[in-house]
Amino acid sequence: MARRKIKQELISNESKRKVTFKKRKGGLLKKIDELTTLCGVMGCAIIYNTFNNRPEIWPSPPELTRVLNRFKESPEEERDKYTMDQKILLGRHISMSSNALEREIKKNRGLEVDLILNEYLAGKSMEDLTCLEDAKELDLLLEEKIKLITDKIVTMSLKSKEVIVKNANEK
Amino acid sequence: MARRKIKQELISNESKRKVTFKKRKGGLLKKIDELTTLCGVMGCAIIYNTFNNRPEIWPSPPELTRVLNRFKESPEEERDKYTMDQKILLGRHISMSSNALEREIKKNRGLEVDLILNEYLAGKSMEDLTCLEDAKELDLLLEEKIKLITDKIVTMSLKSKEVIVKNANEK
DNA sequence: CGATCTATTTATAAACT
DNA sequence: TAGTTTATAAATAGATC
Repeated sequence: MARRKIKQELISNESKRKVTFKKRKGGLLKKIDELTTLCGVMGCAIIYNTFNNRPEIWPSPPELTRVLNRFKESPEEERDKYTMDQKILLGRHISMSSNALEREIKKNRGLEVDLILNEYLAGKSMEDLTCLEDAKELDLLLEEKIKLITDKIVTMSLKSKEVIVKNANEK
Repeated sequence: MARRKIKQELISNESKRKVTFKKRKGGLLKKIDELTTLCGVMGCAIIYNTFNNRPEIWPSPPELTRVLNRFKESPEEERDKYTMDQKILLGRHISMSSNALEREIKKNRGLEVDLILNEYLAGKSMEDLTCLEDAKELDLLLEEKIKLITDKIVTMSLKSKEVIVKNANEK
């Protein structure tokens, strides 16, 4: 949107694509920052870079911090509405998540989007857990993560196109 | 940005805030859509609404679908670079994720952002798993999820402000 | 590459319906 | 409360350094 209008399709020229990615990445971050500030909501963006590079991501912790602090400073009554005993709910919650069965159910239901995000989060955890080790080891882990995620993408795209589309249309 | 420039701070008037949220939510979605299309990357946004309403989110499955399909249609050689045997990596990966110890480590390292996102994802899975049950039950589960997430936010904001800030600054 | 500079295109705040 | 309009603020494509 500037000197010339551009078609909404993959930019073929790689250098132009990189420039556009960088510019728009910044713009998007700013937009999220403004939205969370102006409207008092928590938000984050997760963007995978091209498959030839390591994924670039922004969980945007600054925004989360700001909103958490705002909530902390809100009147007690407002908070108290949401702080009742959660034991039973937690029990049900735990029983239904983070197990192999649920994973299979999600797979069969075409919830690949969930799996991708979980993969990313697991990967990020690994990265953070190893941040104190030496750089070589960290680089190796990063490379491995990228392969892991990409492999999953390939597998899914080959096997589950229809389910993904179905899932997307329902949202 | 229009008839008048507005301050970058929480909009006090609730109706104005809601209008702005809706408009900017749409704008943000469009921006993500354009970025993923133009630059060939996967992306999604997760936005929690105010604490008085249920969270609004966009994992933007359409974008994911498009990028997955684009990758599927890419030349074989390009794909093959990323599809080598992942067994060893998977082994290491699994050993390090989805267990109570890692959760405690993450907590102690101030990775609250991870915990929030995992909570969201777990919640979303529950929602999808129950989508075939009756509406009353689904509503109940949704309410529970909101309480669960909000409770976690309260706990974190009361106990971990400093760690979160530290974590945010490092990113 | 990365930073700057504009001509344009977009996004959007406020007003209005 | 949800669209539509419009004047203005922002974002950004292409050029240049």
